[in-house]
Amino acid sequence: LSIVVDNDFDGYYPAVETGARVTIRDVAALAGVSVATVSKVINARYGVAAATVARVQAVIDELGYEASLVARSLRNHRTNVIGILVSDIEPFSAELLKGAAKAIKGTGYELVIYSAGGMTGDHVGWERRYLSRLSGTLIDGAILVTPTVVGASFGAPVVAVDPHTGGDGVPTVDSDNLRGAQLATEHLIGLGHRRIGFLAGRPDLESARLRELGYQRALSEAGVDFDPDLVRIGSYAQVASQQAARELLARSDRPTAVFAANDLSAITTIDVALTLGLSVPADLSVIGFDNIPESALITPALTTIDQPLQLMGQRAISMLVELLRGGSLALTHVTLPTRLVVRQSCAPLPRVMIGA
Amino acid sequence: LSIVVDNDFDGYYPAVETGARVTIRDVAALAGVSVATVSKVINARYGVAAATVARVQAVIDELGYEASLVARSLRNHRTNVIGILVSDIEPFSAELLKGAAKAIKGTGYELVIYSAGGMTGDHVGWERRYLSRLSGTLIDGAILVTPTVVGASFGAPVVAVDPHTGGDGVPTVDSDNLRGAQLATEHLIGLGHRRIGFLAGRPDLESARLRELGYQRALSEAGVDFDPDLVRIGSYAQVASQQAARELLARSDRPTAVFAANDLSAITTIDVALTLGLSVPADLSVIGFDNIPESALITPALTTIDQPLQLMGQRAISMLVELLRGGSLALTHVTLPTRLVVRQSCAPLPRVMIGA
DNA sequence: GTGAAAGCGCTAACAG
DNA sequence: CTGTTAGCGCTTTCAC
Repeated sequence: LSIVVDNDFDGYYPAVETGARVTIRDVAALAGVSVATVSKVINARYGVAAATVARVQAVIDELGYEASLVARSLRNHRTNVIGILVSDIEPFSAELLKGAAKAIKGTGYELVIYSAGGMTGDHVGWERRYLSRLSGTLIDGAILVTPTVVGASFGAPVVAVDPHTGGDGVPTVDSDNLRGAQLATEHLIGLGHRRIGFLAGRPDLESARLRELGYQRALSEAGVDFDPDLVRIGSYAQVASQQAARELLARSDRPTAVFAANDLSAITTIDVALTLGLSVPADLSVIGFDNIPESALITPALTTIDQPLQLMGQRAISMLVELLRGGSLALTHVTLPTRLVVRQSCAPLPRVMIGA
Repeated sequence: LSIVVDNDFDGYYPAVETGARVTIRDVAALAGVSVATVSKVINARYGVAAATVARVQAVIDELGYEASLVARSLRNHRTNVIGILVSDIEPFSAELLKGAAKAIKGTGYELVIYSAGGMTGDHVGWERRYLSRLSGTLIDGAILVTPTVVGASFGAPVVAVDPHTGGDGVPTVDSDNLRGAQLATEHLIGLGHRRIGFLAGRPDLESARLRELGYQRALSEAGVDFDPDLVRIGSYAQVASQQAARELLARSDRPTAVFAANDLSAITTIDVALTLGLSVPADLSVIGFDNIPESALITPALTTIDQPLQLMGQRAISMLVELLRGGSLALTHVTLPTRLVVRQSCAPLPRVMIGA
């Protein structure tokens, strides 16, 4: 069985062919020593003869042996790996991951991302279950992305990003959702819009609550009456948003603008508008929230509120690393600023319609 | 740099966790049964009295117990988790991950992504080492993203995405790099360009080799002489590309267009061009390869070759799942089509310069 | 129906 | 210097 290997290798990879994993015992047997000795060699412990080290190392190289992370972490309590638990990998979490990966370099930690595969809808508290399965073994600490339940004690250092609740006692990273939502709504108001629909997020998320609050506050500060009929729940998700957007746009007195609580639902809203024969932004202005890369890819490019997602991932990592090093956090709740990103999906309300 | 902070915390965060992991023994003790019985309850084995099941289950719920994935996978050989091994999480791999996450739904498998944290530059064959550490335990099979060494036998089912070599014997997913590179080069030629620079990828990657070949082939088919002086190695990376782009653009007889082997180096090229006072696309046309979301975000938006990254991730998952189910693959090498995406970074060569 | 015991791959005492 | 032993958390015979 031939294996193509890079340059400086001129031998064969033997023994692995059957598919059996090479274990420390295989190495020990072939080197004619005990497993303990092999372990010492692997971990560079003192008290092994140079000749023995060389012989064992030769066998290790020959077999391409690498200690099982799992077995090792069952024994040791420390693994030097940080876990990031996400319910799914979509644009939002993917951006966080990019930032986290950037921040982890040079820390000596490695990254394991565990995705529940989107199968979290039915079970609240998925992050607790997954953390239970991993912590203590495999990971030294974890970052929880949009966890629904943030308990105080998880048995391992934990940092939450954009959690459900305010995050009682758990170090948290989020962005200024309230201000961002105000910015979005003010932008629409500034363009002359008065009938502004709101596609709300998942009611159980703190971020969703704050975005709705920001919407209402901006309305009231501008002296615009809040009309509960203009609010629908999109749950940050595509399917729910589709239905909600349809309800909002099908009515005769439809809003002239919609603030969608995240980019995904904003994009869906634009889709629905087009389906209904409405032109965006001529007939309907749409603004989102998140500024995921995809928001710039659609036509018209989405005007939205930027959340510094990569930075949030970076900050979460540095907080967790600090915790793992036994330090204490100067700040247990970091809120990063949001800002308006103007693109093409919002237009001024035509004068003839103002006050109509 | 204004960071909004909400510091309502006035104590220390405990560095050492008090809440130790709850193990199967804690459950057993509290329920007054043996660990074996608890195990049977967890795994829904027959031979446990209904009353006992209820009592144990109550304790499990109360304690929030969840079996350690690590301990379990050390015992069982099957874990129902698929691993994706990436050297780093950047736009390219992030897109693949999105596709993989999409495809994994409904398969019953969960996803673990292992990132080497970019610390792979020094060690060739990182994927072999990481696979060794994980396979057999923790994961049932793996997807290797741009592995440098693709051995025939890894001890676990493996699918490679965009590997170094053609991938001897290992099921592989990639895209049509040759055709894509031809499309890119032909596009520039069609715009009137003749002096077309090429910022090559990592020389050890098959994809890079094919893209260079496509570039040369398109040139030759159009009757344009190939000038080795117009080729620099960007290694798909930012730092290397910066240097290479500078060399290419600083010369007096600089190319009027550059085909960069991936979007990252194309974006870097545009940066360098701007630094040198060149306007893109007026003074220099730039085309990339990959179509990562970021390519549409820059100004000018990047004209590029689309690689269906998410789809590649999906296909890799479905191939691996098929393998894990004991099936055999209809195709062991899937090549997905590439296509030209025209945006703003390429312009026709001004007539006055043609033939200059 | 239930529990004692062995062992997955590994490391850390402790003997020899 | 090296090997023997115990045990991390869990599952699985196999007695009772």
